[in-house]
Amino acid sequence: MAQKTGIPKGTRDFGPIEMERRNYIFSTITQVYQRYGFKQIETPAMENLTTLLGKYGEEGDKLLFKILNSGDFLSKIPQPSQDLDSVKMAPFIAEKGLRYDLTVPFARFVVQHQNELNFPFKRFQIQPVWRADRPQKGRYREFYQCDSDIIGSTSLLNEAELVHIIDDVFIALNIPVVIRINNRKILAGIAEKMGASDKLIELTVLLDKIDKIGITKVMEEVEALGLTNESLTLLTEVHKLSGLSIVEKLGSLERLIGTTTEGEKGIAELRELFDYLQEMEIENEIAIDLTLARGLNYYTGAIFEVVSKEVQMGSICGGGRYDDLTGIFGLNNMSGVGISFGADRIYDVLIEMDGFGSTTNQSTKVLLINFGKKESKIALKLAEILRKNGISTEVFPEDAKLKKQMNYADKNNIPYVIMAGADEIAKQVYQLKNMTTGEQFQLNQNDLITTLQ
RNA sequence: GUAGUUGUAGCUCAGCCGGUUAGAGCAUCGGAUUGUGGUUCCGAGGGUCGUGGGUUCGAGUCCCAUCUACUACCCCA
Repeated sequence: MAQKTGIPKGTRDFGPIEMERRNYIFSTITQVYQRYGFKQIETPAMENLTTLLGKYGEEGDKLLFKILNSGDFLSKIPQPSQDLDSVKMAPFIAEKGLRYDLTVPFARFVVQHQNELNFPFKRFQIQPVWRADRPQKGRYREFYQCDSDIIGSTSLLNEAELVHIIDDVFIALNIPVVIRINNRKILAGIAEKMGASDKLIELTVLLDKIDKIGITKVMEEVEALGLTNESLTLLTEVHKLSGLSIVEKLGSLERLIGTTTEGEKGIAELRELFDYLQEMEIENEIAIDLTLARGLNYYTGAIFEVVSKEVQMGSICGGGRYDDLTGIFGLNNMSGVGISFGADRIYDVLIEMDGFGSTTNQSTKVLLINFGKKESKIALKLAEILRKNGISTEVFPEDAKLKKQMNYADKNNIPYVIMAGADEIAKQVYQLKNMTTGEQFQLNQNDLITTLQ
């Protein structure tokens, strides 16, 4: 009985045309990274769960793919297993998981290889990550991230460089974007001003929600959190800033939270970053977005997010600074900052924009027709010579009908076909057919090579 | 985790109020054309109508469950 084919939810196969397009994205990003001196690394698809758990918040832990232990994994579950639910049982039956992003494995890598690395260390990494999320538009369970990070330097020049890289990549890909920037210290300053530093995450979510659910509902939630009326006032003040320019925003923030220790630092950092950016030629739009709370779990300073101006899609690039990610693994004072391009979403954006142009899917230049055992040996020899001359060549493997062989060349966009049957062999010539014009010439070997080159 | 939409040939989709043998285009294969593709003509193969139950004399069509894909929320690249 034939098995039904299929692949797991949220995963995809990539055919030749898709791969050509994906490789175009990967190589564009790689070229930019290399131009800035980043060095490539790879890490395993799976990590120990202890490395992964607790780094992405409660929600993140749920979205981790866990790998069942090998062997008799059930024997390790403690005997009085009455009150063990799935969550509690998980650590006993799974000790490995698929990586959720590339940043945490990178932090692990840095700690583990700290003596071999030369700091500040600039690395890039292009690999798939997995999330047990519910798939929808632009959301997959297996997708590629293209990360670059600079670790071992607190300089804001790094932030500026990453913004420039983002700009370079999207210029190269011809995708107009908005680069949104925020700073977690500003968010912390707001919370500090409210006397609710411990509720930072809730506050940022609320700030983001004002547009979505309205001020009155947010007010209720503010009360539910046990915050004062002044807090709500501050929140609405901050929300009102959304229409202002960068300079105006910074000025207003100064008045609102400039007196808080964290807020002051955050504003200073943003000012310095924009100071650097002014010296650079950034073509895409840059905006301060105070509702940006990306990855609050380990980000401590700058936060980045990039969205397409033309296509409705989630963020296609994100990142930020993390002061102490390596601290969890025992290495302190190792601040890093990084960004990550979402290759699959960029692919989807380019498809919607019709931004791939005409992908020719042309790799083979010439197909040698197979006329039978004896003739194919001559074709093999010719193929060898052509390939040595840098001409990508295929020999049709079957002694099939000409119609079929020509059809194969046509469908694969192979521009030339060479026929060498009994007649040509006797005359020591080759029949070269141009598949676009339909013209045919009898050529000797040297002329053949020069024509094809 | 919550909600809505969806599923018919390899692909894109028709299929009326439930009615007897489920169709088309594209793709594939063969022929017209024994050494000449992309056009044309002729023909063929290909289906457990997502899966499992139920209602009915009768279900691709109606009901329930389940799975998949899509969409929104949450969260995110």
